[in-house]
Amino acid sequence: MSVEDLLAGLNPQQREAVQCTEGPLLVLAGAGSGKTRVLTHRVAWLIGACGIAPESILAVTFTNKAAGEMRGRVEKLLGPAAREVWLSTFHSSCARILRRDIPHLERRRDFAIYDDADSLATAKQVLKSRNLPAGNPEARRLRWQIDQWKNAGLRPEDAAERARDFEAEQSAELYGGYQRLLVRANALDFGDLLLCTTLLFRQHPQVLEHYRERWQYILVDEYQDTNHVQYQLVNLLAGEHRNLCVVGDPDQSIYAWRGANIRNILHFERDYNEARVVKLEQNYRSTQHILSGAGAVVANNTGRPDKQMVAVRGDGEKISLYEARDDRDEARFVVKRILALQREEQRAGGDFAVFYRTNAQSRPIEEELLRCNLPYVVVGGVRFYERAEVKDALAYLRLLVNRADNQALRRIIGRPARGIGRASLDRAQTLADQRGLSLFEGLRLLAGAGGRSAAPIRGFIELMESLARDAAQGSPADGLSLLLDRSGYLHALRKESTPDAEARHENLRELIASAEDFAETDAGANGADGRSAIGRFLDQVALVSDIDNANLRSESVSLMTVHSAKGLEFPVVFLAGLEEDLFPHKASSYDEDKIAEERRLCYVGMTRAMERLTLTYAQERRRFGSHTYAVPSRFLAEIPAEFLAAQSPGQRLTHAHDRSYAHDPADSDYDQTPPPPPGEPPDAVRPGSRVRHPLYGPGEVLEATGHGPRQKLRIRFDRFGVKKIVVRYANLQFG
DNA sequence: TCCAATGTGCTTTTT
DNA sequence: GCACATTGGA
Repeated sequence: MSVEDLLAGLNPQQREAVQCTEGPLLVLAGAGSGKTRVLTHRVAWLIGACGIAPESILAVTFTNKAAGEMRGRVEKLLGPAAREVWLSTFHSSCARILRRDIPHLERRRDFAIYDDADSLATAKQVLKSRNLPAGNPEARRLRWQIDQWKNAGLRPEDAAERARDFEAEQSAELYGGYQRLLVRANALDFGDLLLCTTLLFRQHPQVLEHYRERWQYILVDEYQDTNHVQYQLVNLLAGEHRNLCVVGDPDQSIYAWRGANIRNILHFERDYNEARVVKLEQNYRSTQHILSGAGAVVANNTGRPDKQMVAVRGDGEKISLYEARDDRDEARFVVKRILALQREEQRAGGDFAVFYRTNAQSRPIEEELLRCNLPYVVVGGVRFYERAEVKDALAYLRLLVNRADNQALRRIIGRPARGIGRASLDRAQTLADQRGLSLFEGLRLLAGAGGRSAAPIRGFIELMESLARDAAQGSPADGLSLLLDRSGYLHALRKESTPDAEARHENLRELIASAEDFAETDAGANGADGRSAIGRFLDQVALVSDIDNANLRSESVSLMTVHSAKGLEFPVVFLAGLEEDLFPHKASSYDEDKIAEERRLCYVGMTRAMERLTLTYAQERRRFGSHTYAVPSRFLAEIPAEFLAAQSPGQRLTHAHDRSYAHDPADSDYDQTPPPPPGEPPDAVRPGSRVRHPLYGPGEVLEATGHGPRQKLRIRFDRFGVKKIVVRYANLQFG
């Protein structure tokens, strides 16, 4: 492939982002602007045109899917040389670094990686050991706090130092206890992977130097979602040579609640004052109406760099809006629309996606899809690797490679039941605590002391030792089969002989199959770390649990939360449940920053749509079992009417009389043809005058500030209560 | 140690 | 309304 080919099909801004290889570069890549294209071509350009060695390039993404996609596309451009590029997620990069260099921090290389459930269980253990309430809420709160600290780059002693009140002091102390438990279990949680790597770099400059020399060019994707440790990590690595390219879109920052700091991208030019900035403002995905509608929503946020996204695909259809009577009516409408579009436009099921704010909303839509025999996939929800039986099998495997893995041991000791109960476990834990040993060693001591539980414990220890002899060095798939058999797990499952047990058995077979798949791609891959195949399999499972987005392109309609939709695109998108307290979510409604994030989330959802976008909301919705009345989301009012299609009577599912209790027929904008274009707004609207809003209907102006189109009004709507409205966006009718 | 009955509390969740 | 976790009894 020639050097010119590496630039083929790129627009001038994209070319600039690809060719500007030296020094810091910020690429502000709006939704659908070809961000992945730029990243992959940039990597290819560095290697193919600048002669940079592939192994000198580090490219980090947030998801394995993004990393895999990038790798595939770079390989397509360059061939096998692309394999030498270090291209992975933040977390797996850190895991790989630590597998090599964590001994500098006095820790062992063969650490286990704890998932959320393990961390939560550990948090409970700390609370219990301090005789504090150790229920779910308390443990989750502690977990969250520890996570925040880790994301901020703080160790327990740092947290303690900053504590200003008793509660913070106590939490910091608990953080320390939690950390000691992790060390004793020879385990790292997700946050540790990042935090330990930054500590490693700070405390051991020669290690940092090694990686700095190795990675002369660094690329970071989704920079708007980086948290503080990730920010530190990137700066440590790139601070010297400053060949750092970050790509992102401040308007798509939707993970602040998990510690992401939008200021990392907003302040990039301050951090690297010689930085070049390239804005990608051509959108190749959506039509202009969709783009402008979404842009108008997010424009209500303050403190964002302005950008003007332009669609290369033309205006397209306007955004549709549907007011449903309740959540079931909403589901019926969505499914009916899908069926109609399949018929009229010969669309495949895979062209459609339904997004919602919360997972609970999928249910009525699923029911309706089921009723109409439309195949669908729910993305997210209960993940494969989180199924109890899959976690059980993996816990056996974990205990096999790391005897100190206390959470794994606690999980499987009673599965199947083998006569070792709470009492024995508590005694073993006490013995272990006294001597600073692992729970496994505690059990060994307890068995040695005789007593009723000695025999079953000995049996369990022998089981683990026999498995260690016969399975630990083999393939992960063989190991799984053997341990499921010898532990009696399969036997117990078969004995149940319920459909549910059969399903669990099936999941275990699937797990073994995935272990076999792993072995095929694993051969020779990073084998230098001296770990067993099982150890590598467990890493992959812990860090790559984002399994099969494979079905997305099939015949099935996709259902997912707006968060999961990030990075995806679909020809036809439905965004459901646009109601106050749902989207924006109630928990966000008291905080402007949180509302701003909800707004960005809405922007992300809308900009996934390529050709058609439909927004729906319900007047009434079942929540937590009871009915609640809903008010349309403020985000709907933020979309200028010029981008919205009026509802045509033909699209109605419910009859007018079904809804008459809520709508005065005289002011129904939805059942009738579109209202005549509004007259020019008067120069200044006075309090007391009557207005009509396309969404909220008639109302009375209470208060007015400013002049002309920029004027802000406070209006009491006859049906929806008091709202603040900006005249320019509201498409009000006066008079 | 196990089971059933009762209680509770519910956003999002790249890794 | 439902999933779960904890509790109390056998």
